[in-house]
Amino acid sequence: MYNVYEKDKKVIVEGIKDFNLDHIFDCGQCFRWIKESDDSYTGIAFEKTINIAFIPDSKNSFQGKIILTGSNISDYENIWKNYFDLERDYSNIKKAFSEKDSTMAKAITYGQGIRILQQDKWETLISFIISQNNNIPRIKKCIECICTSFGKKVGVFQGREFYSFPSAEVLSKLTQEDLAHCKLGYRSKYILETAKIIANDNSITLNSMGDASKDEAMKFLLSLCGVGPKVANCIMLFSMGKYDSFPIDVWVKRVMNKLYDIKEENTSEMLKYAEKHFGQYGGIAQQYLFYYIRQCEKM
DNA sequence: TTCCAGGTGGCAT
DNA sequence: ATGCCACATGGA
Repeated sequence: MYNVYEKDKKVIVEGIKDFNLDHIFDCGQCFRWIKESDDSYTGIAFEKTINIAFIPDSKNSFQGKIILTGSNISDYENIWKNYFDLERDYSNIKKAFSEKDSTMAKAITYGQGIRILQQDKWETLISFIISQNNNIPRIKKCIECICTSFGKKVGVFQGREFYSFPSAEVLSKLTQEDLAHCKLGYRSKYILETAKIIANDNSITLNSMGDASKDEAMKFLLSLCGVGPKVANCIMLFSMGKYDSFPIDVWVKRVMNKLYDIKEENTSEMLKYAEKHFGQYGGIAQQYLFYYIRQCEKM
């Protein structure tokens, strides 16, 4: 499918389509990637630090090649190929949405290069517990504080140190005082309680949820402290490959009211709409909508 | 000063 | 099952 090769500690992947780093990293699904002055991004996932650059073709700015600096073929195959969801054909998904729904077609033009990342389940769980009633810049600060305080130093890139997200075992042994300087507010209690549950069975149940049905995963996630329907859907979408998950937050309420004239408080109607019109890829549709409304706010 | 942010837990109906 | 409200924190 792709032409992949390794050269000077870089992995180059040619033949990429439907890809844009700003769309991917700025659509609210992840919190730890940093944009460099050359428009590449540096980040850490699954305890590996890399820099990723995208070189578009001259014809189409969403097609081109990826350059992974600080990586190798084996990590590409085991981690990054899935992390960036490179095996999925987003052209077909976008085409199907656009043909059925001219409103969605417009939203898609803003976020054409979005890809749903497959992130670490545990990190995603805690990250989205932190996200509740919070804003994205502050969520990023909270997560970074947890990593630098309790994670392992994994790598250095251009003088910046990168720390891993600490395991459930590590967090489960902390107290609220240990976490106080991360300014998690009332969420620190939720995090410690959830960490104890997850660490208690060595993350076995959480990790098995990737293969479980959406209903089963939802039921387990809702049993955790600090996880409600919105957070559970984010975890299923951004770390478990359950693409029909449809997280509804204040922004999605806003955009669905604006574009589809559904009352902001009527989330059940929004879910119904998503299921009917976007089906198995509802979560991807949701990301186009989320990115679209937030871009509109900025303009 | 008040309002808001990728909401949820707890409690009262 | 549904409706309220408190909850920490910092930026606008």
